[in-house]
Amino acid sequence: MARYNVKETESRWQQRWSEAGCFEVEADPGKPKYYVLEMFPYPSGRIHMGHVRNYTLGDVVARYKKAKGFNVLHPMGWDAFGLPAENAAIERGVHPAGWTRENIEAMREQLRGMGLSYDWRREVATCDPSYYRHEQKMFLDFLKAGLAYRKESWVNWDPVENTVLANEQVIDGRGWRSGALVEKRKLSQWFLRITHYAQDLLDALEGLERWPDKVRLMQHNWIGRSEGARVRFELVGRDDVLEIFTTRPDTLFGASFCAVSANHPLVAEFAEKDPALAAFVAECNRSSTSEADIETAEKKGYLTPLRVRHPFRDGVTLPVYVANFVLMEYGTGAIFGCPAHDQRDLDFARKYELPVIPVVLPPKADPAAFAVGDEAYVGPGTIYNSDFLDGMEVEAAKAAVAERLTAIGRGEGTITWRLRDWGVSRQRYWGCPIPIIHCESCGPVPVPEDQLPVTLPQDVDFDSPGNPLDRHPSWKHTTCPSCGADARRETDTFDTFFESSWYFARFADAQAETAFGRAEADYWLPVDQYIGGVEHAVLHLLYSRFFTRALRDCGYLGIAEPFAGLVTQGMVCHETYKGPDGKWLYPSEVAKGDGGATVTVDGGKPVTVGRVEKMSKSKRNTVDPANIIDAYGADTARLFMLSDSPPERDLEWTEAGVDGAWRYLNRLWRAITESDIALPPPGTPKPTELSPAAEQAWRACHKTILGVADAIERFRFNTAVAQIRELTNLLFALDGKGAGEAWVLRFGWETAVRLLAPMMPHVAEELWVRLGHTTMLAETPWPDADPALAEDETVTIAVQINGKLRATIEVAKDTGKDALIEQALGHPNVQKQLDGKQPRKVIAVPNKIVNLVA
RNA sequence: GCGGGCGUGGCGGAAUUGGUAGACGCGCCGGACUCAAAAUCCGGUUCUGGUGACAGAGUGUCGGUUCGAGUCCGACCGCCCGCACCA
Repeated sequence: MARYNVKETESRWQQRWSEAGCFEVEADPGKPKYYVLEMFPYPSGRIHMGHVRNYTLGDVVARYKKAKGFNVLHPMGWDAFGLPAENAAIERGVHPAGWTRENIEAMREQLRGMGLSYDWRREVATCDPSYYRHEQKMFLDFLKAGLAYRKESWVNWDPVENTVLANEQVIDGRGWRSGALVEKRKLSQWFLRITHYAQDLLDALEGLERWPDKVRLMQHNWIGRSEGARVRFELVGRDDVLEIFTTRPDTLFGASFCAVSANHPLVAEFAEKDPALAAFVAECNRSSTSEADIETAEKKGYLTPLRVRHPFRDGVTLPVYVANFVLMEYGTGAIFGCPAHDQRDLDFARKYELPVIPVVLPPKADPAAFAVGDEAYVGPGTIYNSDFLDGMEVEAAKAAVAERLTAIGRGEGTITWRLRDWGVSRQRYWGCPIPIIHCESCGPVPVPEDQLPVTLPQDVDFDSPGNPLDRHPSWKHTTCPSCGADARRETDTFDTFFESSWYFARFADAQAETAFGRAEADYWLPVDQYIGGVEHAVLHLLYSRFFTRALRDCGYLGIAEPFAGLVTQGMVCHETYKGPDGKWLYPSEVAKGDGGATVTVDGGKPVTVGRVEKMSKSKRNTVDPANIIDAYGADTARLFMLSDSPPERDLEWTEAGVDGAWRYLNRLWRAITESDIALPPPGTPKPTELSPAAEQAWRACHKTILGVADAIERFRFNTAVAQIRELTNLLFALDGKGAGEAWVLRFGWETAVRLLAPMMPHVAEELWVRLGHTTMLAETPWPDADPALAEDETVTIAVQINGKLRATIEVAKDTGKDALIEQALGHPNVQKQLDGKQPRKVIAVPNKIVNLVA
């Protein structure tokens, strides 16, 4: 019998599925639907192991749900706008459009080689005007609905490249390519009013029951609702006020300073007259816009000549600092500092020698002795040193302050969100043009809908600094749709999160002339199971949730939540290797030498084996899926991806593990195709007599069918594989001689092959045919199981003495407490351990345990 | 810095969610087949002691709750992810 021919078999079945249109689906209100979606990839040129893992997980679910009778939508597309295409243009002189198109072609072929059950007719590429035209319309609708607006905000500016830099392109305060010191610059940009839905986005998290708790918690914290108060401090010697936001109005009597952001309007005024202040502001503006950098940077302040009056204490004034840790984007861009009860304020106060006045007394502390040292007290307690608040608990004091502030017109209680509106403007070429025209007299005017889409010009160059759209000789010149005067197109493009915020809806009706048909969207949405990396836990998922609400309110959709179920997969990792010269080596460049040591393939030089880390080009610890699929086939790669780790955890790719998967596939192949045991024809009724081994295997089949289904439903694919291996281990051991064994072998192999079909679809189809079937497994329902047969008749009960295992007893299922205790006490080892003594207490739990307390 | 997660044999992991820790696999050891090797097949494999039945220890560390803790609570240590212009 011929060996299993991977390449021929896999491509043949891929072709058959495609020709039969197995995975092409239409909305059918008469059938229950299931929408499986994996996060679509950026077309970087080649698929990587992260993709293989993600798409294998999705494919198992899609094929399984189809076998379970669902009308399964499983689409794939390309998140095709983004920076790497522009970088390729700059570094290699290729056009982003051509580069992207070629990458898509190459990656589509790779995905096809994995045998994924996509409805390819629904493929979309977001850089295609037939896709992005719809989001231009959406943006205009958002504008009408008041969900989009324009305001100034700060960006990282590279003065040499004349371009805005992403945080990741700023390395140690310098542009990654130019090396120039990066500055902050204020630009007028478009924003989407995600904060309009802040409360709803927060509240609705509770209803997302099939989302991981950790993702819901991360979103909860990201939205960051905080109740507090605005306080308007009168500025000494001026008519205006300084408005601050605080979450701790109860500590107002402990205030010893105010601090404002370097970009606060008040600061500009003083910086003009004070070169040192101007220098400090400039320094702040040179630092990163990233929150992580701001928070970890040394806290610095600059004392202004301004002072503010304390709202409750006549004659008391506080100094005003400019501080590098106060964000203009949060609250009012100004704070008051209470060093005794906030660590950052305390550090600041110690540095600038400001008073530290405790106003919250910890429970049971002595007011005369309590003092704050290097650690601020942030716990609960009773207010003191605080006039009318004295004796109140923290929460009551917060309310009392808000009330008093309102009464004297100096502030009020308020809610602030950490969540900021979503800035969608990007000063880049390779993105969706923002459909706006700027007119000197009319201001920003929407492009009329009949002139959509606004398409990107093809003839651009990346040779000189700045945004190619802005530099283009003619593209931006147009006339005002409103007054007809000469006008200028918006040259910014959308953030690429814009495209990914609604693609799941486009897939419901990918060929539609509109964004998508309402009936199609109503049928398919929401996505029943969404699968992708944890790195998207906050931004992409939150933006999509926002977008769905905004689309609902603009009449596109009837739902608020796009993803009913979510699984976030872990990363694919690999060992790292360094050669004698200290340079990183690819796994393909090293091998196990004679003594078991790791050496270079080329020359046998010693290799240092490093830690297991996320696969990355920089550490060269990547394995190209193309090589694996070429050598072992897609089924083996898929099986290994599923069997070694649960999806949400990191997966370590090992050559040995892949070999193991490969050996299993071949073992199964040989057992079915090369066996001497003649199996009865398909459909032969079960014989009445079964040998004990046959009976056991038969029952195991039923148990495994239920167990594997349960494991797949719960995303425990590794245990699903383990259960199938247990079953096949039983089958490998049958010699076919006992009564009914040949029949059980047929039943067992058919069961195993059907259970494996979602995971290793090609070899499963091929074995199904070898077992004498003419149907396709892709169209075959999930096997039926008899729950009664899956139940064991006896259970093993652990017998403990003082919590230590001393014996096990085998009893009939559901044996009562008294019988359990009697049997346990009768066990020789138990008697030996008890040594004639009576247990003081006996705990017996049927089907589980007996614990004797001696 | 803030937020989130993870930690179990030599390794990846399993454990019906408070009830026999180590399923399944990898690796290793022993055996069969072979002139030999590879492949394959069979057996063993948490650690310590014991020929053995068994006994002791054991789920990052320390403490707690419980008849019983990998699982619950508190403190700590280590590693990983996110932090708004990477996608």
